[in-house]
Amino acid sequence: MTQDLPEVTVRPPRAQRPVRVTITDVGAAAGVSPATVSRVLNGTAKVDPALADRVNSAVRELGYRPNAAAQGLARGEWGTIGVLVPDLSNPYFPDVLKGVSAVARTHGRRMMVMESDEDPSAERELVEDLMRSCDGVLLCSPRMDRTEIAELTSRDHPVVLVNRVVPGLTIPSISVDFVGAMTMVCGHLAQLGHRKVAYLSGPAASWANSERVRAFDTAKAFGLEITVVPCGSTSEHGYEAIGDVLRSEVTAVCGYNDLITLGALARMRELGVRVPRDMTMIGFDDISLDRVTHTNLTTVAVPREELGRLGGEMLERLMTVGQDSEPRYARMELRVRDTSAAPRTTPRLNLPEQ
Amino acid sequence: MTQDLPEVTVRPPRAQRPVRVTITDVGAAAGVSPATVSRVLNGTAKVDPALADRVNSAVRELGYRPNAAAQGLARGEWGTIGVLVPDLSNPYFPDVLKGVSAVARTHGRRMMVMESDEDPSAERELVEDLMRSCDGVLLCSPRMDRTEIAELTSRDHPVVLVNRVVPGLTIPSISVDFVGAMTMVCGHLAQLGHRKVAYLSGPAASWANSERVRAFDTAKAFGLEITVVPCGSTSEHGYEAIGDVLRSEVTAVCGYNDLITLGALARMRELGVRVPRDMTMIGFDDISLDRVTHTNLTTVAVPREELGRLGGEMLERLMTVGQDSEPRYARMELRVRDTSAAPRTTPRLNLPEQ
DNA sequence: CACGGTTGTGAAATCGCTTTCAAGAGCCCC
DNA sequence: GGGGCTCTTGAAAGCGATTTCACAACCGTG
Repeated sequence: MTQDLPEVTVRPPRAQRPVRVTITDVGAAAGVSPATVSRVLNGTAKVDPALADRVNSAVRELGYRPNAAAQGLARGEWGTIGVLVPDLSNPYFPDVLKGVSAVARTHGRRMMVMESDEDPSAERELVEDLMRSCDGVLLCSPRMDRTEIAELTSRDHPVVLVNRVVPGLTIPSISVDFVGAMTMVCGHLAQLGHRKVAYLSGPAASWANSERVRAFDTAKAFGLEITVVPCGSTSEHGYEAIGDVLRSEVTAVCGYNDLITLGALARMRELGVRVPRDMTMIGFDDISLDRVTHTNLTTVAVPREELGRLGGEMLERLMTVGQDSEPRYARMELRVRDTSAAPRTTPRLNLPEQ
Repeated sequence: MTQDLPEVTVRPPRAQRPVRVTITDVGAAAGVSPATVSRVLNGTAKVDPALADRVNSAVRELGYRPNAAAQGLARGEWGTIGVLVPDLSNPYFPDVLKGVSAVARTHGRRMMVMESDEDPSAERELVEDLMRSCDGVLLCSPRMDRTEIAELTSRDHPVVLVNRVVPGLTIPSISVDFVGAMTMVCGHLAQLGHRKVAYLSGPAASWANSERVRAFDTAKAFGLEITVVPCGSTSEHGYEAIGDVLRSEVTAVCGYNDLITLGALARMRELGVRVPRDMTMIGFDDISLDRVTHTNLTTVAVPREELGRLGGEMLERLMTVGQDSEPRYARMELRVRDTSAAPRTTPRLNLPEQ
């Protein structure tokens, strides 16, 4: 096979540019024009089966792989979608990425990922960079402000927001109904008989947090009295913030996310507060560390991977069809497990756990 | 400013292709040739400051952003590096990605991410795809076999292996010294007085696992007797696998990773086995869930983000300088915490925990 | 047998940018 | 004042694909 293609065996001294096999080389080897090679490879037009065979074997022979940049330029699209996330070490986002990645692959696209490191001012430039190298962009939980989002989405470049709805603007977005979910949580607590509840709040700039808080208006109807305690987003934050709460009268705590709640839980265990006997604890996200953490946390399941999938599909529609501006919501589920129970009627004691 | 640029105000009806501002448009607006615009934007040659100003304002005016594909094509490089990971939902890899992303950004490159879903046969095609759209490729814990790796790295395209060394081949790679780390673990156990130890083994195809196992030869010198128990990679695997171990005489268990160990730990708690009193448990990776899990696991810290950083830098060197084939190792650290202790001399009892 | 209609193929234009090359302007120095 | 420099700028040639367009060759039909 190799002997009738002497070019292959001659390996020229590694030049500055790596030796690249182009579509013209393939054409020459197969005795056809580059146009025909393109047609065979993309199946865009009928070609004589005999020619096609020659082309295919030349491709294999030479190890030809089309240059993605050239294709992108000629086709006017890159075959790539971009995703911006605030923080890769937050387990939330890789799960979303996983969903996006799966969708991208089924549509034959590659996935570019950028991380803003939770810095709203960095986001702008990163999105610009994504826009000039991707057919569409997915913005996950963008921290930037309303006006910047409005500005970025007004360019005619497909953009989908994940996990953030900008009120007043109809931007294609996919998110979860946090208000509804938190209302479910409140309903659950009310039903168990809780009255005084603390909420360990998330980052101030977070839309997801303000949505959760919004639900508390409705919660008043359930007869709940909810104290919002500034907290943060990590388990450390929960660990620190819970101290003050314990001195109050609350019988249930819900956290902005599971990490916070688990951090708080760890602290409470240290202090000898029993869960759920002394205190009901509810998380948010369901980051499924149950088996690992030994605590079956009652929490709200955010379908992270599905969020990525839905976002990816919405973006795909936007890129091909062109119209899809209706915000959508992924469904959530309250997972009642071992950390929520009816409040005790007798006052709480600080007993050591064992 | 706009009045002397009438072209801008004329907004043609949105065509099929989005209206793109090209370098020629900018040139026209600034009254210079596209070549000059390019020179201004890239700083590749001296241009008259007055011209440069005109160009810069035209760029701002028109909202020009260079087309990445065209740049890539003209320059012969994409400004992109690719990373292949087996599984995004494994907390290990996002951390590596974080390191890679940071390096990429400092070198002005974008990061493409692909996930193989732990499927060795999918990896091949994904890497091919990465190679034709990235300047360099980072293979994280590739599951494919030796020969395939050899084949892929023999093309003259920069590739760096992360977390896998292929014996007999000198491929640029960055990994951690698993043998050394596991030897440390064994030393720790021996020092505490343990004799019989079980190792919950990782996936069969995993190089990282076989490295860990290799350390056990050395461990014999410490007087340790180590049983290798087939297990897996998730906490569920650990949870399932630990049953048999408990029926044996071992006084310490170390797992292929933290997840396994924590899964096993959860099961042991359910069965009333106390840690570390009845059993010493040691993990691997230090996925820092301590606060969350309420267990301060003794474990080996794998510097995941640094691994990504070092890998990225090695790749960068490979792409620019061209020579860097020496495998390197990142340092690891044994973190002795609350789950390891001297074995009890009296036989273990299966008491309920509380 | 001539003729319109289909079909498959190649030449060439195109995508948007970089970069070489050549030309013109301005400068210094003899 | 003219020859030789340097220095800045524009024209044009790539980069490697796709895609339009035109042209043969071939088909069946009247």
